Amino acid sequence: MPTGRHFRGTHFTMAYWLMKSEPAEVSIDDVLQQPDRSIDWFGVRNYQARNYMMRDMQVGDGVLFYHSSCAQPGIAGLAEVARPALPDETQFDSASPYYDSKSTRARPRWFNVAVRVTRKTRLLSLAELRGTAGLQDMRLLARGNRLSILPVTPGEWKIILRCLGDSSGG
DNA sequence: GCCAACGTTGGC
DNA sequence: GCCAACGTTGGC
Repeated sequence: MPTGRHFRGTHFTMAYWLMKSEPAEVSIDDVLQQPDRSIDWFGVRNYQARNYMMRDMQVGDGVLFYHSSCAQPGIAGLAEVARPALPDETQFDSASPYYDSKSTRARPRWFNVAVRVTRKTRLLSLAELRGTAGLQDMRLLARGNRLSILPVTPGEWKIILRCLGDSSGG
């Protein structure tokens, strides 16, 4: 059973994720300027995060686009998984900071999905997330968390959409 | 398989 | 720049 995904009748519900990007490298505005408002989520070099992309994410899953390592860390917009995982091209590029000499085309180590931004939102800051009732158990807020891709529960997703002014609840 | 050393993350 | 937390590496 994939993480965060549950059977309901004969259908799987959507799963939800939070994905961190450093805006100095790729901001939500950068993605909005891409063709189709989507980008390959390159550069992940952590096996747990990779496995979420390879095994658990499905096209259409909801994504919270999070700005990290910056002056205003927080959720910058909403996005969705736009294609299944494929090998991360940067691992083969010796000029890239993400180059991995142990990867080969025949046996790639790193995979990524593509992510399409669906809505830029106000910045929902880390501090505000910490102060929001119902989000106490968010993985993002757990002490010592460093993973760049984290599952989000349907309940957390709904609360966050409400904070962002969408009463449809997703 | 253990575990110390080392590197990275990321908020502050 | 600091530093807590955690993942990875590599000797044994």
